[in-house]
Amino acid sequence: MSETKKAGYDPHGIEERWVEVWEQAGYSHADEASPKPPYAIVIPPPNITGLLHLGHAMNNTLQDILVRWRRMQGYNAVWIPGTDHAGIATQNVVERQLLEKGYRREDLGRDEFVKRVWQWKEESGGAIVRQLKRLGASCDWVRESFTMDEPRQRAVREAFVRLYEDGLIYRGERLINWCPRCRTALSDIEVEHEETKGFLYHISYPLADDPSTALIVATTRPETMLADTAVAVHPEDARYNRLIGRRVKLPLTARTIPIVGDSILVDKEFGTGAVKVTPAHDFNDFEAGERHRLERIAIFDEKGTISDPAMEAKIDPSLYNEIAGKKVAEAREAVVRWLRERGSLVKVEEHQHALGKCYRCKTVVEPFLSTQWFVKTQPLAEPAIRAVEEGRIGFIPNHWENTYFAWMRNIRDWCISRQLWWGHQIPAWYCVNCDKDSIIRSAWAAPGATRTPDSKRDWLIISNEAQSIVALEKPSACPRCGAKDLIQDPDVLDTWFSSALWPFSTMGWPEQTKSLSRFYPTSALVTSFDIIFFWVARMIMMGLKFMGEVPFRDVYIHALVRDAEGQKMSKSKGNVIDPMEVIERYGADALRFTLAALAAQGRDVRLSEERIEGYRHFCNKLWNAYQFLSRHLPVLGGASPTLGSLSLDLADRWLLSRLQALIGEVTEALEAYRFNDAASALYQFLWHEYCDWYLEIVKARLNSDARDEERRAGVALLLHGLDTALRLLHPFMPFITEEIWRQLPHRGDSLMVADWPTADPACRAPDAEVSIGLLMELTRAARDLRSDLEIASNKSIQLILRTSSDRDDRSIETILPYLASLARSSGVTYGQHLDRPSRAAVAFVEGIEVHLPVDDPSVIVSRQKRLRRELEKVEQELVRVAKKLNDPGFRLKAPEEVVAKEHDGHARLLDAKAKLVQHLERLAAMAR
RNA sequence: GGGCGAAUAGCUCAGCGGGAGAGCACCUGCCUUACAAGCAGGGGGUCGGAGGUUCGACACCUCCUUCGCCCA
Repeated sequence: MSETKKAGYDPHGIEERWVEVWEQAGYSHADEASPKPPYAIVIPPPNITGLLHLGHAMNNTLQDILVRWRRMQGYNAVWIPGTDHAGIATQNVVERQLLEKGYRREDLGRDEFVKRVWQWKEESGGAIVRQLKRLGASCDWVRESFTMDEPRQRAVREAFVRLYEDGLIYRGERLINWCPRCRTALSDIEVEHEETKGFLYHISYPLADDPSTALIVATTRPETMLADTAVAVHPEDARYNRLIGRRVKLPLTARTIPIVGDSILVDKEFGTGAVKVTPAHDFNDFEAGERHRLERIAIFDEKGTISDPAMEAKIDPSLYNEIAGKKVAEAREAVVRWLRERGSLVKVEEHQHALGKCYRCKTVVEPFLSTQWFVKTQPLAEPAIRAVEEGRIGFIPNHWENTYFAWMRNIRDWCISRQLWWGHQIPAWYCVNCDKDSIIRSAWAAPGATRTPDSKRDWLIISNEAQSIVALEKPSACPRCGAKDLIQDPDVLDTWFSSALWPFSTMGWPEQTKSLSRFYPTSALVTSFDIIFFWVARMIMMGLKFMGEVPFRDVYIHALVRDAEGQKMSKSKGNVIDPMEVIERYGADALRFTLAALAAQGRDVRLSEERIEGYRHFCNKLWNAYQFLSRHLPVLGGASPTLGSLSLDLADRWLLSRLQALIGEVTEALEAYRFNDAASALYQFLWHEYCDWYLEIVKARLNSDARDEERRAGVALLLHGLDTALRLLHPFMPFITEEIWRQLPHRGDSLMVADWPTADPACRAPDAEVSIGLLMELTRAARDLRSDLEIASNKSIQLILRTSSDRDDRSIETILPYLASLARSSGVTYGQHLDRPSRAAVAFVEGIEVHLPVDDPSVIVSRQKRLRRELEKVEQELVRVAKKLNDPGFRLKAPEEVVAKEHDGHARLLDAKAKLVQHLERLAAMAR
């Protein structure tokens, strides 16, 4: 090793190398046969179309910290990795690729398209897994799963069939959320509501039998009036209730519609108090329609355009010609114009309302009437609520339980069918013979229709009346008529349906595997709050249903990562920090440590590059401490002595004592998922206690003419301290810790599988902590004087310590050599009866006067300002403490130790004050 | 409209009944042979506002203001 200056720690190459070494060694593989206690985490499977973003980096860093820590603690720790097939997202990606070549998926047909998606998955879907490895994720890669691989397909079919047989899955005609761009149904929670500026249109609906009187309805969606089938008023609204039962003429159409009284739908205060009712295009209206048995008229098709409504709606033919095939916005414009021209538009006012948008593509969703598959959620939700209520599952932080409960207690049935090609096709078949009337092939597409599997042009609609044959495999014949011509339901399942099974499907369910009996329920789930409904709640429901046991014990909810300005990172804003770039620039260790240090913040963390840079400096600091140690390792003569064989002095015992504290702090912090506390305890210890103080103390020993055994103890303790800290730090910064650890004398193959330190109470040394505490204060005082007097730090100083007790003297005796070295003093004298030097700057530490003699009296006088400020502070404190002690309530009611502490403090302050006053007087005399 | 959360040093945030803290930034002095990606020293906050509980409140309660999110 050369003595020339080094460039510092460079993670490049080192980190990549360890990724490979670890994977080849298989340290992260967990064997079911192991007798160790299990610790299991399943990864929130990232979307195969995605690349690693900082959210993933945060999520997986925290999981890796937990898994590495537990593995070192001796658990049979398994972290099961995998990816998600992400129905809509993946289909979109491949469709876009096809479009570039001028194809649509319909041109290929379903089978061919799905084949292409698989191809794409094989070629491009692995990127995120490689990125996870680069981050250092110590997953059990042998167990890697994919939500659509063969074992997971089996699990999905099994779950579907069992839920169906238990009456928890049904097919039915309902109003669902439809994304006209993705052309599929969505579940309620896949719709994001966004406050939007719009207008409230007041439209006049004349009474059918008395056109001179009209009802004014207020609506935000005037175009849907063509599909109105009633007008509702509040039954207790004196303005209108006499009209209930009569009919109005629907403008622009040939229809008349009834006036109904509905206290649920109508808010008397809102708008005009009269509401148009469009059951086929609005959720509230749909329910009102059920209550009043209203007709449902649909005027949009699957693309969200006005389609073929003329017959049903009986609208004005020339209006129909104008709007047929038009999107909602254009249709609205036309309808409003027509209304205005005919004097039916009374008023338009600005209005804020929530608009539902597709969470994948942000297109405005339309409520559509169609036949879909649903999970009946209430029976599943009840035990899932109890599991959390009874503490069998705990959320951390706890307040997320509220969010969970709020949703679960008002849960609605889950629409699980999607009109996509990429996904788990629903295991339900229809008999072409029995249900020929219900299976419609049509050139016209209604919402819910899917392209037929065998034709590229026609749409397949399987109406609500068709009898589904639900089975694990395609039945050979219709159980009713024996016909062999069966077609499978063309829909696929919501991707979240397969994710809901993830904690046990990844372990081989429905087979009764060893993995399941060993690792289920898993120990912890680490995720962010935005998928509590999508994923966490559904896993709990499915886990309880199929395994009879919760899927995990702890749910740790971490924050979302935002940019330094608090903005959500998005490509369009251009504020995305790419974690791979960060890793390239600062190293994965620095990124991981940063994320851990920020993890405890509220709902979002603001990530700035400066912070990451700061922790890269920390890596460098650690590296340099190692450089120092390695240079002096020869002192040990190639052996690593046991602690018991060394003669330890005060500082050595202090380090050991601090180490015990650190072990406790880090371990307890991790147990409580307080990643930031663990990280800052490590940072504080390594940088400040280990490097700033202990290493400097040992340096003094090495440079002096200390005995060999003192040197040996120092280096051995440096080694022991670093070894222990590296173990504790490894879960956070796996790469640099492994790199250093393997170069130090060590036992075992890898730090990854080394033992987690346990605190030894016998190593606590309160006396050493007090003494080294005094050493630190005296050192600081001396350095402060030096700095104040502008004495260059390479110039040696004299120190005179005037003590006030034998105890002081004894304390100082033990730390004297260290003080001399740390304060760069060529001579320290101490004692109770020393004369005060005639010219010196003075500081006060615990009743000890620290004198720094100087020649130039002017600099001494300049200390006055500083000391006066100190006196001021002491006096303020004194007032505060005295007030407290004079308060009878305090003396009576406060705990004894608190009162004693204040008394003690009061005495110290008085002493400090007296010394300061006395000294200021002397200074004043000197200045004269 | 209902709910959740946040407001603490210039910035980002910990703390959450008895001493206001960290990192970064800032100022001063140092290339002191592990480290200038560093060392040493220093300045800086009536803890959003108003009430209340308490011997004691940055912390607990109520209300208000501002901001963020979720649900309807």
